[in-house]
Amino acid sequence: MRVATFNVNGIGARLGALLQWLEETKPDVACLQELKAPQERFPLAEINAAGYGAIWQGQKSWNGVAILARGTDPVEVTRGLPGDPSDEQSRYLEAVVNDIVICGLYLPNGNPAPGPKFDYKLAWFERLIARAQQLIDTGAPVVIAGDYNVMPTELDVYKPERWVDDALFRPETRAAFQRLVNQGWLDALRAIHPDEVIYTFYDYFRNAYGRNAGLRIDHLLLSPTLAPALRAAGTDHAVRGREKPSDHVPTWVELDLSALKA
DNA sequence: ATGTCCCAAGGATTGGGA
Repeated sequence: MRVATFNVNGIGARLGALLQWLEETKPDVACLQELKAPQERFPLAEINAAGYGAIWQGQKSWNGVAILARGTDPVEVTRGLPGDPSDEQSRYLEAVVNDIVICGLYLPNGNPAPGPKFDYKLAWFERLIARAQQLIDTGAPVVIAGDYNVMPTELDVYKPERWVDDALFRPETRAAFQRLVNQGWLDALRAIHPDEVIYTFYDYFRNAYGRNAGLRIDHLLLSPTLAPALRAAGTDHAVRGREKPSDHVPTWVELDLSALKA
């Protein structure tokens, strides 16, 4: 089973690129972020025609997340990150696909830091940590996939010294991610490739992709009960080099669910 | 500070966000 995450940066502008990627790589589950479309403007007919069921949480102009499942409809569990009913931003969905709990997230960027946006990021992180602990406690196999807007370590940034004051790399942000992982989650790409430079995002500015000046900010975390199924992990790097690309690179894991059966 | 791209308002270009 392949589970992927892809920040599309506008489902309207990226539908062609998305459909091409789905056709080429055929992920069983795809978590999408930054739909940048209201609920009624999600291209369900095209997604269905590509062989995928979907649930999504839209929002005008910004944010927006979706979970796609090949040949089936995701069974929705939770819409919106628990912990703050006043939070109106569309950044979190949970669904069950093939008995695996799929959490798709778009964690706030948080810039400029310090400031209210950074405070919102850290508060959102605390809610995520609380929800993630609940998920661990269920014992269910879970993957939390998405755009975390966090580079976990210096290996995940092309020039760490330039990013120390940025909301994506500040000590508070990295510490929050580490606390999340320390609950028992496995950072799947880093587990498979412990020393490799892997980037999942390249700025549109200054030919960042051509210079390989990237960041690793899209992650798939596996619960302790799912980690034994991990077989491979990687990115679809070349997608970023196409015409009119998203600024993010699709990122995926390959799971062998038969390894979970006793 | 800059660079680029997406979306929306308004009906061209500008502003917000990343």
